Amino acid sequence: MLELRHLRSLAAIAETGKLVQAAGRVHLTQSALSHQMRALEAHYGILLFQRTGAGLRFTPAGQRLLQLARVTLEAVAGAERDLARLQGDTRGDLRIALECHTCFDWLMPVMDEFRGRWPEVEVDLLAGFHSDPLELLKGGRAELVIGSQKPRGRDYVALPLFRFEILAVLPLEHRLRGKRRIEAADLKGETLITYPVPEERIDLIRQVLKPAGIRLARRTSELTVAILQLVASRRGIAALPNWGVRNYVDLDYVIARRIGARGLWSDLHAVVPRALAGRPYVGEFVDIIRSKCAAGLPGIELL
Amino acid sequence: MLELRHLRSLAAIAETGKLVQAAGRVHLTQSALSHQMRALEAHYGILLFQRTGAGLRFTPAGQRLLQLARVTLEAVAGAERDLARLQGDTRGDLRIALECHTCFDWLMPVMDEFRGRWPEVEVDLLAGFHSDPLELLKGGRAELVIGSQKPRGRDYVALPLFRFEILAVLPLEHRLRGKRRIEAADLKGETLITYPVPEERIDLIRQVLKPAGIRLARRTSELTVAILQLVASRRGIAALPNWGVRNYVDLDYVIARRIGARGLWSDLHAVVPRALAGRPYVGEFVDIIRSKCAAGLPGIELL
DNA sequence: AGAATAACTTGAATACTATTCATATCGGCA
DNA sequence: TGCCGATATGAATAGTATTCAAGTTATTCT
Repeated sequence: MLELRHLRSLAAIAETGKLVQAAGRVHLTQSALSHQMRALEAHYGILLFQRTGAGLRFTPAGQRLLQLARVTLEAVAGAERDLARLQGDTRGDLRIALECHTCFDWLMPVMDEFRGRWPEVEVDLLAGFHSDPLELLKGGRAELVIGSQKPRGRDYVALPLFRFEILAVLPLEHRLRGKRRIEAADLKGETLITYPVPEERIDLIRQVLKPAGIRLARRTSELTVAILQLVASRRGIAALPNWGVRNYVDLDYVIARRIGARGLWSDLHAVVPRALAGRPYVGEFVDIIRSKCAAGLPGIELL
Repeated sequence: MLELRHLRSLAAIAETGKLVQAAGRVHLTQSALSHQMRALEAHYGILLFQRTGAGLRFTPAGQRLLQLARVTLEAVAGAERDLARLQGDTRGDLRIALECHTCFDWLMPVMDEFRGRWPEVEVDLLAGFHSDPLELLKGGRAELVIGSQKPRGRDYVALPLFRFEILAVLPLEHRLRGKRRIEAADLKGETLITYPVPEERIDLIRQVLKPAGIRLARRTSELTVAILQLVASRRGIAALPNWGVRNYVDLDYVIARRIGARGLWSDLHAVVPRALAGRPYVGEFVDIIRSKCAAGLPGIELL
């Protein structure tokens, strides 16, 4: 008999297109999902998917069940929010500080969605950048910090968001354009254009250049577009998240290359005071980030 | 984690108000439901019911989940209908014959609901009454017969509907008005007003009078109101289903009394050709009868 | 063409947890 | 006080969802 579990799986399969990835999202193995979907198909006596070499494609019947899954899971989520409200006071503030400049790109739609679901929560984005955003938490000036730093003590918890790849951004006719991978040594003599943050907060420097004993000239800018402009006009190179440069690469404005053999990756977390971590709206804020980013940002990997 | 099973239970509890009865509807024990609901309450950390000596009353949180249950289960049913349509042709005819005259009272709303859900199925009610409605099935002139007769062979299946009580209906000042129970012997000398059907199809005669060796004068009428009119004007007595007389009793038009110590009960079935029993719309027609009657007819018992 | 990769499928073993059974408890009523 | 009609509870059970370990199939790379 149909259960919500089936609908949750269905929705995950629709998002990822693949059983392996969907399995991760619903905390099951790929095999479990395969069994589950086959059982559904047997139950209704109808095929829900076309199995291709590259994942599953929904049949019309599958799409109909998927539609059910969407409306149903949304209804369930709505009811659970209401239960949380009935269960206790859910009002509160959520002042957000960003450690990574590029996160602006996806944060606005997340906040919009969140405000719709939790109108009684005051969400705010702290203006400006801060050398150590975790300090804002301790000082009680923010409730949530998005970044790759993990908090030290037991007073704060880091809720995992996603992992993204940082790419080297080069002007179109750059001497390194022929290489598929950029190594630290390749960059000798270049000027590095970054956001205005300390060296130790720049992954390329901390994880790649410093270990190789290479120091580059630096130039800073607050805005992602400005950095890209500087790169395009040959004032230097940059290292930016995959999703932040994709559009400009597609427009042939700059080129992007993987850094090192495996690529340079960074993990993003949402850090909140332990006392707030249990609040239902905090969990849901994180959920919204994860689902919106998984759907909208290419080449990321949910943690 | 919330599952549809919980919502199904919730809906059943709402309909019956009691765990024991709800348990029957979802094919579980009372204990299972108790555990299930306690688990839900623990999961959400909120009470869903006020437990009273006479069943469960929904708290606001319970009502919110119940509302979720209603919309969700309806959405699921809708999706499953669509799957049935995708799975195969669901068109067909459903010509209905009634063995019991009083069933008219509840059949119309059932048919309306059914037409809304299965517009591609042609439902019709066979006009007139038939001495042996099961013959209509065999002759291919009907697809579904509602009555208390069970079919003999393997070619037809009887889908259980509900059990109802047949009450003795007497005029207001009748000599038996003082008795709480009417026994066969009490009726000696009365005139029995019935629908125009053979003796062996009248439960009061077959199950009560005949075994006691009592024969009464008979008078017949096609319409329930007409029978009640005759009773009220002292032309005789009748035996009619609980729900058919309730209104008239409440209006002090006639009085109704239990027949025998345990009451006289009759079981209603929907009989269909075995070939049709698997059709999704047939099952749903039966479901609609059961749920609408359970909700609307007082004092019946689902089979 | 052959090997490697990246998917999904399958059947048996396992682990989990929902359900039952049997009994306790509660509240109202005579 | 005792009984009736309810629900609650704890331990045992049964049922079934999930995992594990191969097995298949299609596609891509060399």
